[in-house]
Amino acid sequence: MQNVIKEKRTSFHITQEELSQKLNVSRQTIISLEKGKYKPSLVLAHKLAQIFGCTIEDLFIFEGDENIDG
Amino acid sequence: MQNVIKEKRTSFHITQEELSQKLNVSRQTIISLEKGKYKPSLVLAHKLAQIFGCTIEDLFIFEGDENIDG
DNA sequence: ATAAAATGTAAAGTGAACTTGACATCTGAT
DNA sequence: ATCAGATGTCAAGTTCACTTTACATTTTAT
Repeated sequence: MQNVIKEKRTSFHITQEELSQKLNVSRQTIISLEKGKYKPSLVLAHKLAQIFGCTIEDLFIFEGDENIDG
Repeated sequence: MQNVIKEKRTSFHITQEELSQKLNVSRQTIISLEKGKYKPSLVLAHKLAQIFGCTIEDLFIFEGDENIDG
């Protein structure tokens, strides 16, 4: 799964620290997310979409067996 | 967090077992999801939205601290 | 050049998403 | 009434999302 979180964040001119505070998660969580180290929870994905004023599907790119067809 | 998975599933006239097979998860996962016992992963939420032809935000209702404002 | 801010890495711990399996109850058709 | 299919409960296990802390590197401004 890929995401465009870093692109969105920089386009909003906020730091990882600021983003982590808005989301009530650690900065490490933001770093790992942007690096694609793990997949966020549904709630975290929803909050990110709220902050960036877009849909969850705008932020994340699902691949392979993350889709129904496989 | 609430969801409308049971309503969507019954409107599509498929059983929990059939849905679980389409999603590659256990039937227990569907039961627990419909009962609101836990929050699905982002990937599972995405697959559900694909199956039902809607968005993730159509399926799930976020409340309280699951939103940015709190 | 240097200091500060921003970003990154590493590692160990916790909780919850999801699994498996066994058994109970409800519903509908015959 | 009964049998099968669908739905539900309970419990124990595994995996991974996310945390915390501490330290290293890169970027930016002066």
